[in-house]
Amino acid sequence: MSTIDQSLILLINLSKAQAVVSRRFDKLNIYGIGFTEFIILYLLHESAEGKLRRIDLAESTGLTASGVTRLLLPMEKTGLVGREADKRDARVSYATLTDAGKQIFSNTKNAAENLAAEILPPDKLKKADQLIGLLAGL
Amino acid sequence: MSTIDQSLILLINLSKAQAVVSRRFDKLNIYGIGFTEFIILYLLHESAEGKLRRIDLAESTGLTASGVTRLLLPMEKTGLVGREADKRDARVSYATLTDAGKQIFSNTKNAAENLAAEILPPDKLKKADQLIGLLAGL
DNA sequence: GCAATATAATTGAGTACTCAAGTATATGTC
DNA sequence: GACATATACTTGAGTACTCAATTATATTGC
Repeated sequence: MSTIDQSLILLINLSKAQAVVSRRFDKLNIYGIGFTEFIILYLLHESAEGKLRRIDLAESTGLTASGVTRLLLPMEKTGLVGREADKRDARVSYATLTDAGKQIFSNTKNAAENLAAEILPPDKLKKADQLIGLLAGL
Repeated sequence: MSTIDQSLILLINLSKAQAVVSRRFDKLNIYGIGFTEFIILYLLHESAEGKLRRIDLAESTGLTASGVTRLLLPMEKTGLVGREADKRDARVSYATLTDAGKQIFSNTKNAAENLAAEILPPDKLKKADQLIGLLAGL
């Protein structure tokens, strides 16, 4: 018998789940990137022009602007991500997906999907579309 | 149209959601504790004898043993948590919930529940018992 | 045009954790 | 009992982030 609300229990479980998932995804390191880097590559890959403003990456990942800056620096150094100014807004700096970045994303994608399927077997997702919607809405 | 599996998308969303939640729960700081500390107090409060082995706390929170040690140290210093040896196993050190800890948990609980309800309105949880199960199983 | 306010990105410093190594103890097998 | 292996916890060092402050630029309202 629990003494706190379901919402809170769910968020507590969420916190623990994320820690577990994060550790499991450390395996991506063999491809030279971590989970967060993989997410960045995915987001850039999915974007309309293979580029996104840093502030958009921050929003999509839940990181702060500062966190994105720090995450992108080594990725720029290793050539996975480029940088592009915006013609109309001097404040903006785009992160762009390089060919090397596409390659790494490609190489890594299957491993990431396999990991995800281990953690969340697809049959368990039948009724979890709500979960996706719920989490995506946060 | 996404180019990766649903499982992976869900885990990416999970990661972002946790970051957002974590930041929202920073508000608990006015009670002198953070979200993780709150979780510890909750787990101890729910335990049969108001005490848990550190390794159990690590398992339940998703932290490492080392993380638990570091988290509990300031909590012991402020008196929220005590420490107790095990009569039969000299390796074990229990974390115990002190009266001060109970008080803080009590004081904080409503705030935490309100925050959780803001983030996850209870009506959105109708079919979410599965979600809880899914996350708890990780 | 100007000032107030908002936005985007970066940097310095701090925080909350993990990993790896180490110590002490328990367990299982011979 | 001896030894190999496993378990629980702690500590040193490193990692991945956040917050706060700053700079530059854009937007809004007068």
